[in-house]
Amino acid sequence: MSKPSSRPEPRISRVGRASAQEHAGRELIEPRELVDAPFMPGQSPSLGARRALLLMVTTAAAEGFSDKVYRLSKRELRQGHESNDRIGALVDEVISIRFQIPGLSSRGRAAIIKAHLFEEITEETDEGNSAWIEFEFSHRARVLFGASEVYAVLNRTAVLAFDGKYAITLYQLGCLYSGRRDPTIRLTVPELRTRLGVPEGRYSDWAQIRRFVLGSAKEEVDHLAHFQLSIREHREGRKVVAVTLGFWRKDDPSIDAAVDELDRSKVGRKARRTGTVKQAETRAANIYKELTDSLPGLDVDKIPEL
DNA sequence: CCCTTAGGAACATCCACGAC
DNA sequence: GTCGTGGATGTTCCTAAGGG
Repeated sequence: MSKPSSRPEPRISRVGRASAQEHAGRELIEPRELVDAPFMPGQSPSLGARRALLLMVTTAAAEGFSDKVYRLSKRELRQGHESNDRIGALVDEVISIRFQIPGLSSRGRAAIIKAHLFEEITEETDEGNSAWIEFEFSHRARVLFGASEVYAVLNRTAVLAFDGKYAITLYQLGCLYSGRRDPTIRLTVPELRTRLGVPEGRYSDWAQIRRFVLGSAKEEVDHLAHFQLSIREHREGRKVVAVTLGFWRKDDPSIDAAVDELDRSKVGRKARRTGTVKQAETRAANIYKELTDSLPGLDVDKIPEL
């Protein structure tokens, strides 16, 4: 890694521990194994819990997930909110997070490993700014994440800027995949649901997932991240059975625009985002008009969609 | 700590497409 | 044609999150 610049560097680091220390402060890091781990069935942590988890993981990653008690001040954890009134609920949520990964049993057979992320979380009852929470990762988490060689590097400001829990999770995936030669990942719809932590029974049909999960998350990610999200649907008949997500690195001016947006106030961000969308729609409408005006015989409906 | 509000979630309706 | 399935879109209600 060279000197820090105003623009984010490529998001992959192969030197986990050193990198964690180097990036401490402006960036958050997360071991690949955790980014890639699907949520357990029924688990769908809130936006606040997902952010808190990242802060906690970064803290431990800086020390290679060694066996010790880590701590964060409540002030850091509450993420700008001027009171500690929701820290208790946040801790409840975070400590219940579990993960599952493929692995081996003690006699070497293929197995699914399910484990708690945290051994223990201690919350000081003091309400002042100096109060902290202490946390220990579970043995399984330490062994797995401590051995990780690939870390996703996330922009701390971006993580704190996202408004949607699915956006933040897609951003994590994107930070891991966007630096790869093939920055795409194909997931069946059920896989997509567990990856993003969509609760079972919610968003029963694809239209709802696209609208409330992918659609709104894509808007946010495209606006704030250093990569652009593409979504390709795969159908069997009319039914959408799988999607290919692509995390394409933006060109430099677009990355600068995203970084600039992170520097601006959160207030009005959505308006700026939808404003951009409106401009794009106007442009698309103009192109459409030019096309149909200049080629009167053209049947636009016969042109396949890109 | 409390108030406000954006947006999440549920529900309803309509539309498109394919099988028959 | 009609029937069933799946997708698109609009409406309403409520809650979580942000801000004073």
